[in-house]
Amino acid sequence: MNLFADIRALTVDALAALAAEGVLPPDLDTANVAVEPPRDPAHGDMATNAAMVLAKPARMKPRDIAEALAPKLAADPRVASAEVAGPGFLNIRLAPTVWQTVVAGVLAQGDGFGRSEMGQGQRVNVEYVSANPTGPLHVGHTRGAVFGDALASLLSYAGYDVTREYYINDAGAQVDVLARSVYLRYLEAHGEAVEFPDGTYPGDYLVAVGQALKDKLGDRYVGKDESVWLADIRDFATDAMMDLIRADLARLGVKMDVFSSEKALYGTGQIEAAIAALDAKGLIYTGTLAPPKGKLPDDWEAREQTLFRSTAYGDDQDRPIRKSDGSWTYFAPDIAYHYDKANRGFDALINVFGADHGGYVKRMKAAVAALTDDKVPLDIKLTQLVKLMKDGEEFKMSKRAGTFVTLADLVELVGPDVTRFIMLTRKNDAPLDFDIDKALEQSKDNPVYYVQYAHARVMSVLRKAAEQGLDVSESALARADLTKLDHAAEHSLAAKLAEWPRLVEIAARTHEPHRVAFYLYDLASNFHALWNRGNDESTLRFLQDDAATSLAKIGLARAVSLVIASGLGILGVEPAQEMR
RNA sequence: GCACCCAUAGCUCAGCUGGAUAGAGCGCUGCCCUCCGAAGGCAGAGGUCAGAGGUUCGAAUCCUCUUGGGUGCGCCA
Repeated sequence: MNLFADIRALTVDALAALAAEGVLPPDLDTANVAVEPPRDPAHGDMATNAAMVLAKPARMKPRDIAEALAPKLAADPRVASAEVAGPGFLNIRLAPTVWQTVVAGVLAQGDGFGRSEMGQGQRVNVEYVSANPTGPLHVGHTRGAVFGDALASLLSYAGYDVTREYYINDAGAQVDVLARSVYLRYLEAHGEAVEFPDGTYPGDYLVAVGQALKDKLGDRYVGKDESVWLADIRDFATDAMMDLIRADLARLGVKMDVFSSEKALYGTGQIEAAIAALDAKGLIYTGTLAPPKGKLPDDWEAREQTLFRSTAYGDDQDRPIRKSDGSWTYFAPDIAYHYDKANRGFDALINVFGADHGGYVKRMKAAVAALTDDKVPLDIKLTQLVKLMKDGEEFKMSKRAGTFVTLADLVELVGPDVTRFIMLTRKNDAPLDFDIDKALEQSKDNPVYYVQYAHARVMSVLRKAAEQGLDVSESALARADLTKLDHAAEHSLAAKLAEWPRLVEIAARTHEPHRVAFYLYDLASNFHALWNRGNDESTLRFLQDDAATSLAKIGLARAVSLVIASGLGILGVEPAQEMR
């Protein structure tokens, strides 16, 4: 059920009728005809730009088209009036029964109201977090985790078949560094005094890993050369780090469907196969890159390398895929990994990266475009930095990691719901100042509580009604006589509910879950406004003396709570039953 | 030097496929309330959408250039 889609269909049908009558030329393309909520509510409930969009192809004046279209629309029982305005807008006012139908629709469909068939079951892979397995997740990862998870839920709600995936970079030099760091903690567990030279991880989160290694192996590796223990400890340490990361994700309620390992790609021939696929398209060659313009690195020297011709797909520069010692660069397994994702049959790929990986976007898109012949789109969403604020200044230190505030610290401080919601109150490509004081505040200044409070108020009405002996069960509300909802303020709230399905589709199409958070705030605001009016005008209160009227009004409130619960569900936030 | 992202009210930010007089919260000003329907309510002031050009019936939105900020830039992932 999508009221905007319904009225748009009505408009398109009316245009077809006008064409059949010879008023409009045949075969006009109506793809750009939009039916939208107007900026100014005084303009009515909906507006269409049909007349302006079609003026040129129809070789007619916009106002003439609008004049012809208006009576066709007004003839529909759902339309109370259709008026031409401005340069050729058609402002549509809907009949009161339409709003009652919206409320009835929400009550009947519950969480299904707003679900969309837009995705048509297409398979989408959302890769997010993908932090190196070298330590606990920090605040930057948290934003990526929340964003990716909400985006995945949103797409699922919009009818896509979504896979949530984490790519483990467990093959590079940084896991050797991890292994050496764990080895030092292992020696420490045996009572040796150790120091952490530059290029190792001194964080105390590895103490327990060193101890666990000692518990498992005793003193087998004490005093032994690195060549003896490196591979073994590397595996042990990355497993331990992934356990840590999984536990961190669990604090946020993030659960991946698939963990893919970079290391697992080696020795299987997958990397070779991916590069061979590019080679078969003539995109692999041996050559020398031009030095970067401007200031040269101190150690710059011309060097012949194996390169991927990513410039053929819009990159600024071709990219090396082999190091001079013949081994793969990090880019090669990444190509193989994305080749694998495409080969697993996904119709679309989405990667969520931190903004510091922005320079990596073009080459990755080039690789996927080349490997799939432009058939599988790859969208890369970058999440900008998060700055934690407390007492008006930046909040920096972490007990656990020594430098970065960790995900665990943040969740402990403000809880998972607040963490998630606030991370989504900003567009992904805008930097975010996360104000811890405000996040903890239980007031209307805190958007999380503001939305939660609206839900809790509805729950409170339901409880109170039940105490008064009113049956407010799902089936009772479904039978409510919604024609009792006859006040403009109630219609306006129902109109906001009607926007939900449309908003879901816009947010899903643009891959922007923050729109859900803003919508929920807006809906909550409309609900609170109606509630406040009830203070002055008792006929607008949800509980009335007359049971039938109460039931209708409670039905509206319940519909609001259902949409809030759906939206919060997408964001991964629990709707509150009561505020304390 | 190059690439990507960003620039909207005093502050923090929204702004849909290009659509009407560009919105919200905070802060500010004024009025009301202090009723357990509960962490106040209502109203108002406040804008060269960084700047210049272009496309269009129509531009905060698309294109070009300029300015300012962030990020990245051949064997780190």
